[in-house]
Amino acid sequence: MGIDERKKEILRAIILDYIATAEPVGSRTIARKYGLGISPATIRNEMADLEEMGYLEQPHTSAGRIPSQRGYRYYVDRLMEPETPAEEEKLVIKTNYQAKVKSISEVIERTGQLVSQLTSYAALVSTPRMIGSAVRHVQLVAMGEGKAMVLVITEPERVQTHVIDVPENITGEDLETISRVLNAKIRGHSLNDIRITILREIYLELLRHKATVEYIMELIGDGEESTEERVYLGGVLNILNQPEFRNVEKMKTLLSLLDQEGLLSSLLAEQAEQEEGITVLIGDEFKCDLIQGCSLVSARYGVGGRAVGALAVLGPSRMDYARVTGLVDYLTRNLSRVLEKLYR
Amino acid sequence: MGIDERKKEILRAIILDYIATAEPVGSRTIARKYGLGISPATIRNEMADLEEMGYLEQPHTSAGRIPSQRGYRYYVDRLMEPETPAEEEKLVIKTNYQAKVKSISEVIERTGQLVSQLTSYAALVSTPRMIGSAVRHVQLVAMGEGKAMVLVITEPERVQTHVIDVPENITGEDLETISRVLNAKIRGHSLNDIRITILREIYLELLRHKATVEYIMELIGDGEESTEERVYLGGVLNILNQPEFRNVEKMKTLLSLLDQEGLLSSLLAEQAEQEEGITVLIGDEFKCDLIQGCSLVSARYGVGGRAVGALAVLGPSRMDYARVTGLVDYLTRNLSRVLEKLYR
DNA sequence: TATTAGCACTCTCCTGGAATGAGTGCTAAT
DNA sequence: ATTAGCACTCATTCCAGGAGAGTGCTAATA
Repeated sequence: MGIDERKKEILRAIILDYIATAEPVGSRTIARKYGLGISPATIRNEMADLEEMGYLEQPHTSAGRIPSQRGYRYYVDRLMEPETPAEEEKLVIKTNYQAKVKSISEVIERTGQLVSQLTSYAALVSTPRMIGSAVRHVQLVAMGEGKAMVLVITEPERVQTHVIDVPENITGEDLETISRVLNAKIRGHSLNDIRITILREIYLELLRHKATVEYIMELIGDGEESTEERVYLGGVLNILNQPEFRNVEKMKTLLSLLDQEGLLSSLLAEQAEQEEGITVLIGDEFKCDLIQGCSLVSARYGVGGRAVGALAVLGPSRMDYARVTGLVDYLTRNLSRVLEKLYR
Repeated sequence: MGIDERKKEILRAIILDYIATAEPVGSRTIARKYGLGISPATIRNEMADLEEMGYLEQPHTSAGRIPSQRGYRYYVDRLMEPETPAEEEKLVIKTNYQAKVKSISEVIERTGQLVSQLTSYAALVSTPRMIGSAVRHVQLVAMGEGKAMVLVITEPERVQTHVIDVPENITGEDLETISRVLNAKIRGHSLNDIRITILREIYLELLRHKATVEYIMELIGDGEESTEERVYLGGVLNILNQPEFRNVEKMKTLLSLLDQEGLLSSLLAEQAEQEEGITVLIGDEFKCDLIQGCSLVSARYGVGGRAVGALAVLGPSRMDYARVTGLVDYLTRNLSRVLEKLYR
């Protein structure tokens, strides 16, 4: 038994209605609200078929139908068109991005707020992960008692700080010298370049403090990997207003999920490695099955090969996929553009 | 009608029982569980008195009594002794603080986790606010296109960064010069000193870049006030397990409260300005009345006149005050000590 | 042959009343 | 002053019955 045109229409109608109302939808409703020109009885027959095929479910005998995971999947893959955001929404986004922004994290945060505000679901946005970003400046500052602070400023305006141990007998001037030499050699090169070619030259000039320099170089190199990828999380209150979380237990599992930043960040990291395009994860397609009944719409943003991150919307599986996918698409494009400017 | 010894005993018993069970407590329970040597009937009479005096409340006629705000207040002020933490707990705390810590924020975060873990309520810890902290190093780094980054490192290992506009025609070497002069003059002085005495000297040496230097000095000065006082918030999930939040609405108001970082930070800031000692805020004693039914136990920690912050436990008014106050006291002492070491 | 009207059936949800039980306040006895 | 006893109150639970929504099946219809 195939899924013919009429079945598609009915499936779409059911999903749309369920998305809107969060109530099981019956044959009568479909016949009345969506003018398909067929009677409830016919619709009932089709619904029975769709249920048999696994696209619909029935909470109990005398209730209407609700979409199954598979139903949503089919809808997202075949029935739905991403919806371009309304002009009004576009305007909100535009104005939000026009405001003068100073730091990357500010842009990320704003984006997250925007997403949660516009969707009334939860928003996840990861800070961009830098790739081969050039070093602007290196500075060592004595902190007393055999400690020094290493500052590494990379493009565009990222600052890493580390406190390291140095020989007790090293002087502030020594540190200044090291800084100067390091800067002269390093400045403008990408992190990758540094490790491979320049290391040797620096050693030669700074033989006296070999161990220290070695350590610093390690730190600078590490920066590449360990740019602590923070995740902006917003709109938690929003999503709690969704009827699926009226029940306290559901609410708590969701919250405990959102508490695990590591999990979220790995979810986003996965997306960031994808090619362009929007990914929709529905219900049990997640690796971790804590998120029963939730879906995630995510997309990657990026600045031409120099930094990438991901943006995602987390909501109940009963989510307005058309609207959300459209919005996510529009937003990632804008976000990429704004960042592009920041990186010059 | 005064509150005699026996009434005190009964009030204490009721509060202890209610804290333990979260159920209205009846005369029978008191007579059975707390050997006061008097009959339920007598207790009933006393309870009626206590209710009349405003220390107890009755949810409805045929239920037991629960403590009123005033009841808790009396308990905290007169009936309760802070409880020294159990040896086991002390051990947990000790070992937690013995681990090598690198940054202040790490200590703060750990403390927060500790608090929420040990109390099963929510923990708030503010990052310490520096007072007159000395400047270690100032560095200007060219960012291209008329922008430069100002780095200010203050004691102990705090880094402030600002991106500022500078004249287009300024060179990297100019910035280097400014940095050098600033450093020579500023290093080691507290922020207060700087503004008052040294400003003039610097101007003289750097007449060429007066505007820029002026701006930088302003930024350095601002740092004093604007050290963004972040608040570590932990154990939200903990507190949601308390029976008072079984109801979804209560849960949501609490969460929306905890979402407002500004509010929390002002709550803590108030405490940080207090003298030593533990403050207990019960129910409607809060400025904002969103927190109906909650209490806050807070204390200030500090490093001899150089930095202060506050630590607080937020829980339902039905909170184990004896345990919590004892713990908060113990923890702030330890935290102060650990920070003391970090500041040397 | 596909569609539809009609009808019996199922199941949830709501309502109201009765039973239960915890706890009180009052009165009279100790 | 304390306590035993008793009538009373009120929340909670349980159950039965009715309403309502929706289904599946069968027979009639185009």
